[in-house]
Amino acid sequence: MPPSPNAHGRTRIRREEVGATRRERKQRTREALIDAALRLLEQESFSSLSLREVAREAGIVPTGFYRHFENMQELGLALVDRSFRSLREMLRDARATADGDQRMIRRSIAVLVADVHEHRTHFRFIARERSGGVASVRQAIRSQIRLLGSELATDLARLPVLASWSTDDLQMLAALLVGVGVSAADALVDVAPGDEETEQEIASAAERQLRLITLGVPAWRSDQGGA
Amino acid sequence: MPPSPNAHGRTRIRREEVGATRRERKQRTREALIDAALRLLEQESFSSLSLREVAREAGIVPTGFYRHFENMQELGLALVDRSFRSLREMLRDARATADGDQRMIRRSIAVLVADVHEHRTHFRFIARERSGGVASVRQAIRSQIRLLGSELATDLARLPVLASWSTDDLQMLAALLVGVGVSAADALVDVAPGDEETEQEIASAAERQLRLITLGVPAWRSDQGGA
DNA sequence: TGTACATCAGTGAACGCGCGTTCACTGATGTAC
DNA sequence: TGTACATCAGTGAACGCGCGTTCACTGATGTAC
Repeated sequence: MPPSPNAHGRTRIRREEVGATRRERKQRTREALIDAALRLLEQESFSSLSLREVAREAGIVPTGFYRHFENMQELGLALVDRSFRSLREMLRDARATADGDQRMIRRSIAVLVADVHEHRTHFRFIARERSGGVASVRQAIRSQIRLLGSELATDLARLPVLASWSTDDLQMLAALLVGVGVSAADALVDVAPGDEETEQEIASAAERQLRLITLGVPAWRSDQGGA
Repeated sequence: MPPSPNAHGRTRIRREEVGATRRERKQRTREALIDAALRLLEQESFSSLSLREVAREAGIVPTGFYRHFENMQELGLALVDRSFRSLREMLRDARATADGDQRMIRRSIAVLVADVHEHRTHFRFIARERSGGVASVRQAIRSQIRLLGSELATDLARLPVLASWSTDDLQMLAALLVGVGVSAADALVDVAPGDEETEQEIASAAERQLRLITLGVPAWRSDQGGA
């Protein structure tokens, strides 16, 4: 009889886990739960996702869930973390290594499109739950998006053409640009996988929108108002 | 003994309903279900809302629900209809009676802010479910928003400054403008009731964003690309 | 190195609960005459 | 107008189901000596 599986299937050890430390195994199960949740979230929303579903999809028993998260809400916050981790860095890099407005725009959109492509489940989750029904998850996502806006505003402040802009106006501009990105990601998430034509159209529309906005920048006067 | 309530409380008739026709009463119960759902949707998302909750909140027994909707999804589509009904008309009117870009912008934002104020529950529902977990509801909302964009594009086509724009570019512009409105509504829905300062800030930021975009319009060249 | 004990990730039975849906019903309203 | 019957909005009991959570447990891994 092989060493690990016992007669009642208790405390089973998956084949690939033999030899790993207890700590490593726990970490992998935690990631299995996160991945299971992301997979299930392609079909339903977080607030209708059950602890038992996630455990089942991850291959553990419902009560095992509690070894990793206190409740579903805590898992939700872990999903937000995981989903934003790579994007923020990539976007900052894209802006840092580009010079000139146009380059920055093209690079940022390219990074976004590529990241949606590679981490579609992350973006679907963010898109769905950004306005979703679980308050703490919604707030965590919005706080991350606000952070994207602040980082962008900081970088924008260094561009000569924006040197004279007030902080308030810079944040308004950053929010507008981030909004275009969010809308584009929203749309991309629903494109049928493999439909590269539609994907290209969305990317192109977003690029043109950003370009149109940059055309307005030189003409901007903060105090120019009404009629 | 009064005529309507019987010993077992069966087929009760609410006091205000005495004298109404059967058809009128049914219509009112249907509206009670819709209003009950909108009330409950301030606290949770549609996909986690149960038929029994809605019936309870509307003051009928769960099985009574089926006299009005086949299932929750059908109620969801009724909610989308109800929520968009007034806004589309008001926005079209606002644009028709305004002349000049700036007026149109101020009017449209004013209409949006006022409508969010008056029909907060509608907008909360739309904001939450636009990317929510119930596919048919999500699609219905997006189709309504796309319709807003098309109507706007049609009106924009009449402006002299946009006379030479391609259909594609007009739709890109309309989508951008609608996107700003959607973002603003998203933000407004979460403002604490009575916090008029924050509300004003959001309205002002949206106005400035729209103004910045219009500043880019005269400089736009469809074919102007890359670096 | 070997041994004895502690730790703890994962198990499985059990619980009470709210769910969607079925069914046969009631009695006020509507309609045909 | 009155009468006899049809309609149907709303009732309430009952069903099987998946849920979150509790509990005592097992046995592989970790650790102290």
